[in-house]
Amino acid sequence: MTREIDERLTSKLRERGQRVTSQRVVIHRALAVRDQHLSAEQVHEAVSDSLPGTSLPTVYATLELFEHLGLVRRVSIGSGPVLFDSRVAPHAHSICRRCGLLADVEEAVLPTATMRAAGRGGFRVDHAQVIVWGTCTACQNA
Amino acid sequence: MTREIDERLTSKLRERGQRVTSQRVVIHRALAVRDQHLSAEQVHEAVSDSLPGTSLPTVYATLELFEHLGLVRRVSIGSGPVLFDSRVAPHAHSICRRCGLLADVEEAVLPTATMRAAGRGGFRVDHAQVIVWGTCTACQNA
DNA sequence: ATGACTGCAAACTCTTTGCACAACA
DNA sequence: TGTTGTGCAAAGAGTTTGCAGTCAT
Repeated sequence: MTREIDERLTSKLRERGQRVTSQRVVIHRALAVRDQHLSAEQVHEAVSDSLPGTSLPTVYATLELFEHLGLVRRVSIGSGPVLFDSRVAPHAHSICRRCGLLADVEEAVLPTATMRAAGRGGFRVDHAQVIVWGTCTACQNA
Repeated sequence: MTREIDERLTSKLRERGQRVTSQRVVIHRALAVRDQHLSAEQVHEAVSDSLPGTSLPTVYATLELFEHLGLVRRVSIGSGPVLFDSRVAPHAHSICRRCGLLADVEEAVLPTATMRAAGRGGFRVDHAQVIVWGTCTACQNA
């Protein structure tokens, strides 16, 4: 249920002395339910059903906050809007150059060798992002 | 010298029946000489020394063309302008969350497991991009 | 000569900012 | 009640587009 989802957000916010507003709750639910890669605009639309009047700047501010709270990750695909991914566990993405389809790569593993190499250079790694570019199945048959 | 660099561009353009313009040559040289991660704006500045009057839209169009020719790769870091990398051989990048420093990760290897996993799903991979997020050495000491 | 390419200006998309009002704690 | 958070409007950054003129072939 949404009860557990709300709990998670509420406790994270309280920990940091930040307020639990209806906008934050609704945006968090929208992300959790969809479990997809959404642009700020798409989050805004999704949220407007349950809480009309929510503004786009608030969506942006909230998504940035959620990123700091570790609830979403930013995925930048180099053109068009940044996408927000509520699946925060490490996983890779594939992007089709033809149609732009972004998909999760299942059973993908972390680039540990690269992370170690960066660490050896004195860099403290907190996240690794892998994007695989190419052509999706549908576009190969077209 | 720049002779070989120009050769490479010229042949690639001729192959595809595209014209060899002074703008394209100069932009290609600027990228090759610097061998860094440059924004379109930075390329524009660099080029303005040797070929004043070159326009920003032309820089954008040329960088896009070069991407198709396999001469540069786009690196999107999620905020600020897209960067163009003339080092096209596979390598990973590290980005500092604090200062934004983007650096090459030397001795990095390809995420072959991920590429295979994507391939198993029917996706035809042509490039894998690895970005490691964290804190650079300088920012750790600050 | 002719069509690809360029420069200019303007438009466009995405995101952030400033400020007055609202509402959580 | 005191801030933190929100909505609105506007500005800002980065990139793309339309079109007239230029230049490589």
